[in-house]
Amino acid sequence: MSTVRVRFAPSPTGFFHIGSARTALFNWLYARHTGGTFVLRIEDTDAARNSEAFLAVIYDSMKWLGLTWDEGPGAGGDYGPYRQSERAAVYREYLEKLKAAGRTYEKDGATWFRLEGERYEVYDEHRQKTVTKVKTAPIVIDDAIRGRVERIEDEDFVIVRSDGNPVFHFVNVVDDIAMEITHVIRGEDHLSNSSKHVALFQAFGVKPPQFAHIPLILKQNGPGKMSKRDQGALIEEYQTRGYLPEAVVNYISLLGWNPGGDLEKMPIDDIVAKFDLPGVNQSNARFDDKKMAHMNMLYLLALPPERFIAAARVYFTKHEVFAKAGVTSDPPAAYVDEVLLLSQPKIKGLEELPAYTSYFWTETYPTDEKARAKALGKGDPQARLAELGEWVQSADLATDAGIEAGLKALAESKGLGFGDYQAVARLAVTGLGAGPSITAIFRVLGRERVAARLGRLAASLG
RNA sequence: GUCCCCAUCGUCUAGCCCGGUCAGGACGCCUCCCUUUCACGGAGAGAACCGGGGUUCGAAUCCCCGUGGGGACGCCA
Repeated sequence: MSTVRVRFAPSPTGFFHIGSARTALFNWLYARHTGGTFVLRIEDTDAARNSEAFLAVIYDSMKWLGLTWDEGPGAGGDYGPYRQSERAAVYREYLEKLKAAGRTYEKDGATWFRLEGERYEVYDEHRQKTVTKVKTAPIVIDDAIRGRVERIEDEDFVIVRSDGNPVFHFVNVVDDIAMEITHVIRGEDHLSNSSKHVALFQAFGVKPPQFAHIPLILKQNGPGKMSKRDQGALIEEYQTRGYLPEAVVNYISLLGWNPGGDLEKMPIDDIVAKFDLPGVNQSNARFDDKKMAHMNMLYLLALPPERFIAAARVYFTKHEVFAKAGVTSDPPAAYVDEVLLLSQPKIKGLEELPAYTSYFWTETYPTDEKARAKALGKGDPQARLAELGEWVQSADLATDAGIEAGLKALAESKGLGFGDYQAVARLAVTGLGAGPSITAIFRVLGRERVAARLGRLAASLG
């Protein structure tokens, strides 16, 4: 029996972006769905462009997303080492096989892979030079998503650089053989590489793995595929912005794949259960940050209170929210928790939190001028402020229900409605036009601060 | 330029394989409802089968050609 072995093989030459994450995710999902093995292999054969910092980002982002690997750096496994820079011996061994089979030759100091067939010269317009081509039989790529793809591979290519380092095409195939990879799930941009790779598999006398070329993710604005330089492309960025990893995973799983029903938000176990290669689309998908944000909100809303608080606290620490609000020592934990809980059902993302809660931390919170104009623009705000100021001196602020009853009684006594007090009260105590229920704000802030703020606004109008 | 992949609302997509439903859902946008502001939620509107041929009683669905989009064409991966 052959159990599934898939690999994600990033190259640490740049940050980990949405496209990489989606490829990693699809491999991971397929491994989990089939009960197979997910291998992480680092393709660091380009010494000049690799960096340990990028490598750290890959590990960190994958862990954050929950894409744990069964074999690879830090996880061990029977097919290691899992960094190509440490596998020189393996490549030498396989290179000998190719040499013995007469499939290599030296040119310009490099080792080339020799295709079989009659050679001829032709002028290449794109490269603007004469190149040697080979009359070869078409190569068939058996693709789980696209079916049978036929391509002509008609030029020899370098497999070992003149500096002695083996090239991607070579090490990729060697390692897929050596690590007994059964399914190669990678982006469609590799489709034209796959004919080279199949030629190599054949030269080694090995049956190629099952390919699955997944559609690419296109950038949101403008033409072309998403690259690490595009806005919102980096996984790190979502981590920093306080996105929930499960939301990011759920959203990107929907890029190029769909679960079959109308349900889009689903726990990872359901995605694993439903995911399969034939269900992957053939056409490219455009990234949409609005839908991503919406998915994140759905997850945020559904979070148990203690998990929301934990996530928000991480965000606060990372962004030094209290320090930036001018608070010298952190407010009491219970108070912070209460404020966060008030905010959870109202915000769409954690990044809204600092602005949404600033007035809870300091007396120097900013004022939204539009909200100010609106709240002061109708009725008699000065009178309302005065009435509220008097009311708050003796009102029962213990519970939301009590405060609501008190405010309603006050309004009724003046022949007015709750709404006539709400806007001006909110402006006075928060500086904003939107936020949690005003009754909850009064309760959490407490009599002294509410009274002071009401008084301050009243004074500024006088 | 050559080769490869793809083509349903603005976007992600269901339907296509096994031709026959008002072409369904989601995001966004707009309207209304809920309401203490905002957000959530509820209801609704608007919005698509790229074009042309063919096959067929009948085509989003099968075939061909265009067009459009994407990718590849490195001693990068």
